[in-house]
Amino acid sequence: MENGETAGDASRPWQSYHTVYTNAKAGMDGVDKEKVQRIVYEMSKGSKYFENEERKESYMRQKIENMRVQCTKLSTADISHHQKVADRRIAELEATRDLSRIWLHVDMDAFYAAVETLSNPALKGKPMAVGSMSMISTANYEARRYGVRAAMPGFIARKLCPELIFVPVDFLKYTRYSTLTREVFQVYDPNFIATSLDEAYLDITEVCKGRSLASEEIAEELRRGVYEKTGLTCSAGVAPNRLLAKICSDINKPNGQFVLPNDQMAVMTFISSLPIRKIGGIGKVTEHILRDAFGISTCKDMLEKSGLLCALFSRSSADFFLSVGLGLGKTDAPQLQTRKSMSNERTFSATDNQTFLYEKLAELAEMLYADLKKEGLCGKTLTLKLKTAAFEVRTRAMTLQNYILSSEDIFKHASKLLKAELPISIRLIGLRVSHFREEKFGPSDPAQKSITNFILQGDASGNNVVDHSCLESNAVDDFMMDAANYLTCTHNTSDYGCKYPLDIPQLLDSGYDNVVHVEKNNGLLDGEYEEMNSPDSIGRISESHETDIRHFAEMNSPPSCNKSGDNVTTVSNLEVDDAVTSSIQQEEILWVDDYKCSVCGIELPPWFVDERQEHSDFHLAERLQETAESRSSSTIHMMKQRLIPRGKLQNQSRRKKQKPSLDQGKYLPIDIFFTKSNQN
DNA sequence: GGGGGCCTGCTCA
DNA sequence: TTCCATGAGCAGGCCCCC
Repeated sequence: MENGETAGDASRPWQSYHTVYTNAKAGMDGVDKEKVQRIVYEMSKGSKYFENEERKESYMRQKIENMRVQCTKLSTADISHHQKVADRRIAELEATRDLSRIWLHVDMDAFYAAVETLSNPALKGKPMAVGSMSMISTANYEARRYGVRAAMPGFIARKLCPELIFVPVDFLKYTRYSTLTREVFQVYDPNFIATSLDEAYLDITEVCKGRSLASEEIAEELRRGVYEKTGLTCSAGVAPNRLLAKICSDINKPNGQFVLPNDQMAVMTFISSLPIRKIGGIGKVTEHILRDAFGISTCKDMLEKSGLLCALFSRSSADFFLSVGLGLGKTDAPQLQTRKSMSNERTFSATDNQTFLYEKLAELAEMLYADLKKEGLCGKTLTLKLKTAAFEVRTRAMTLQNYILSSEDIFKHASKLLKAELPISIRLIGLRVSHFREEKFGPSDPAQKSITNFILQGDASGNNVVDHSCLESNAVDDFMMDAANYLTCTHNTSDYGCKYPLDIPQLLDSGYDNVVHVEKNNGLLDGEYEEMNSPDSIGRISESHETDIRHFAEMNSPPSCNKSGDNVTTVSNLEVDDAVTSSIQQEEILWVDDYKCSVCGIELPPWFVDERQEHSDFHLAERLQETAESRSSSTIHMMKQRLIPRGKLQNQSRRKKQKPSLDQGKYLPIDIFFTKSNQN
């Protein structure tokens, strides 16, 4: 090992445990780093988290080793070639240097903690952290002297500083103060870029020119303005680009500022001795890789090892590293940032209780949908994130044919993704929606609805029209599934109304005359339930959607609806002969004790409505398959195909090979995320 | 066979 | 006993489709 710190010392194993103390924050200069590392190490040792961190560290070491091996494989000719490439690239990048703009980065000092101290002056001068025993959001400067910092678990912080005071997070309060600071920023740059509640970039070129003031004076005035308006201090950095301005704002923290002149020599001098970890975009892992594989620890080293960087990293990564070495950064006014995804995730005590997991999933689906609705967004890619009890993070995604426009849709698809992972013990579930539609939809856009809602509700005029645009490929399969579900549901009237547990009121408040309020099934009064499930009410659905389903049936053969006006549509309406139907009916699933499947014995509680439905479909498909095999009925075969959930078909044909799980100890990826793709 | 979409895993703030 | 939440981007690899 080139670096003793990385290698560690057998008698001081905490030296190689970098999890918490990865980068000194402002106000932590005098901290006894080794003592902090030892305490953190001892308190973490043996935990699942610790084991996972060790696994990650080991993976990182593997990557570093691979990079080293690749370095040694480079011939003299290779090195010479890549050095030429690097020199040319450096010249090209240098030509893009823009020293015409003046950027200011403003960063509030220990923002959350400072706001809390304003609210409660008794906290002044005492070590305090905003957060909880499980996690700290920020710590004031008194606490930082003990090594307490953001993203540190509270119980470790208390060990480091026993008199530490914990204050719970109050985002509303911080948002109010943030708004006040932004009113000040606005004066200097109406187009300032807020990167978080407590940080912003301002292009002060025009205001400096217009008022004939030096950037230093503007920075002082702005900081004074923020203090007068809020009573909070902030720090500022001024430089020719945003990358440098951000670094500068950290130099004289707290309540200070640093100005880097718009001069190439000044920039190069400033950047040359700067540790790479100070650069935004270079984190713990990149720092270790650059340092341990290439011996790069300062920005100057980036240029000195430019040939190696060009040889072993992709073009974009190498460009980034070389830009850093030159002190280049963004100087333009950025394009209007458009959100690309929206997500929600929750952590809880690790559990494999499936009821709990599905409940969590439903909550998340509701919350995420509410957020999407608030911003008028709808996307078609849904990603499920899971963190296992062993802290392994997995994501599973699916892109749908149609945009997601209801919480039930989110839940329905997320459930499929989750189901594929069960059984599993997890401590976090997250949901993300991405692939947004260009134009936003209104709070209640009836033009697009999920097919399930569509079947139940009809279109905005109260008519029931099959939207042909929604009936392509996969969507058709979805429709077939839902139609089949619908038919089997009505076949068993006691199940009807339980199919869509999460149908939400706003979708039903759009003036549809023929809507049956199935969403109430969870909190339904007995009388209401009976009325809802009465043949009359089912008849209303059957009649009102008869046209759609018949229309659909004409396009797709089975299934079709009974046109006779019978109140209860049965499976016999499918184009399957009576013998098959009766066979299926005989196999109808009973939930023993309202819990256990009578066919296979699997246990599914009554509130797993979709799961139960899918389970019934599975047995139905199974039966149909058996029948089809014995009778060689092409119609039945088609039905059988249709009744296999689309996700399963897709999984078979398209699913990527699964990497062995980390748990199994077989996970040994060798590629680094930004290395060249053609390396061997 | 190659382009490009899709998905996962990972990184960073 | 206890180790976050959220957003964004990218690389790599698989696979569909032209």
